[in-house]
Amino acid sequence: MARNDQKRRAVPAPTEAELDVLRALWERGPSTVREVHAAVSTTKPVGYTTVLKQMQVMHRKGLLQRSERFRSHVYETCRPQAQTQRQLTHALLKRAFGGSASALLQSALGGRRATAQELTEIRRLLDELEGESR
Amino acid sequence: MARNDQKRRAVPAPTEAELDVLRALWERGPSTVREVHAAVSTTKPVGYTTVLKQMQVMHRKGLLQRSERFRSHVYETCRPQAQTQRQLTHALLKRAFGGSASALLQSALGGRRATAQELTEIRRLLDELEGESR
DNA sequence: GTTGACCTACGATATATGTCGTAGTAGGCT
DNA sequence: AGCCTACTACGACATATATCGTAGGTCAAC
Repeated sequence: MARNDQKRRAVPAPTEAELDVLRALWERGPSTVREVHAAVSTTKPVGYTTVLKQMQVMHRKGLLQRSERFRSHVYETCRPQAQTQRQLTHALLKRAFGGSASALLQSALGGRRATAQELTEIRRLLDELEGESR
Repeated sequence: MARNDQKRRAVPAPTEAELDVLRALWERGPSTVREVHAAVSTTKPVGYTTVLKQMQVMHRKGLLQRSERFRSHVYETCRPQAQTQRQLTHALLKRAFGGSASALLQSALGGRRATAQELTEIRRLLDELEGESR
């Protein structure tokens, strides 16, 4: 009852293993099960049919769409990467940080060597945000 | 197999419902089940024994510790709030953003009206980080 | 036209999560 | 002493997740 307050389709947030699949698709673009399996396999040992089943479930849930261009199905994400990322981030923001973005950032950067380049990048982002909202 | 690469205790990351309990404990400090149940109930309708069971499971997992000061047990978090938040944030960072903190921030702020106050707060944070790392 | 390679579909299983109902226990009040 | 109340413990159950094994279909090559 916590999520699913999306506007229309009520697409559920992806689970851990589903995120691995999504990451592969984000990087590669539309791909077959075999390709995704190859990508995911580099991270963790997992059977082909496991990934297949996962992607079928994701298709049923509305996380993936597919077409049969060749013999095998070609899968593709339904929602843009940024949207899914926002969904996950906002869930975390709300549930673990009481909505405080600065607390989240602190957590993201704390205890970790953030590159100077990344900090610069973040500053640029802030400038943009301030610029457009005033 | 994805998490639990902590150093010693291998404390699992809290789940959704467990986070609700943790939030209550973070806010209130050590509390009884009844108190936590009252706090969580304001958010979602849930039975008393449900929360009790959840907290017992969390105790078994090592997420909570407890004492019997009065008739009822008094529960308390095992790890500091910031540490749990970092655990969750880093998991998300790694799984959904390929480790890019700026992408995470963008996601956290994007599509949302960030208050000017919050932006200022974030800048202050950046100043601190840059100051100490150079 | 049979064989083999490659795919998908289906079903099974183990574990985790979320949710309660019920039973048992211990303290305090009368 | 006996009862009431407030807690905890235990067990049950539904659902979701993660993981495969096996069955069945199709295309191409022999």
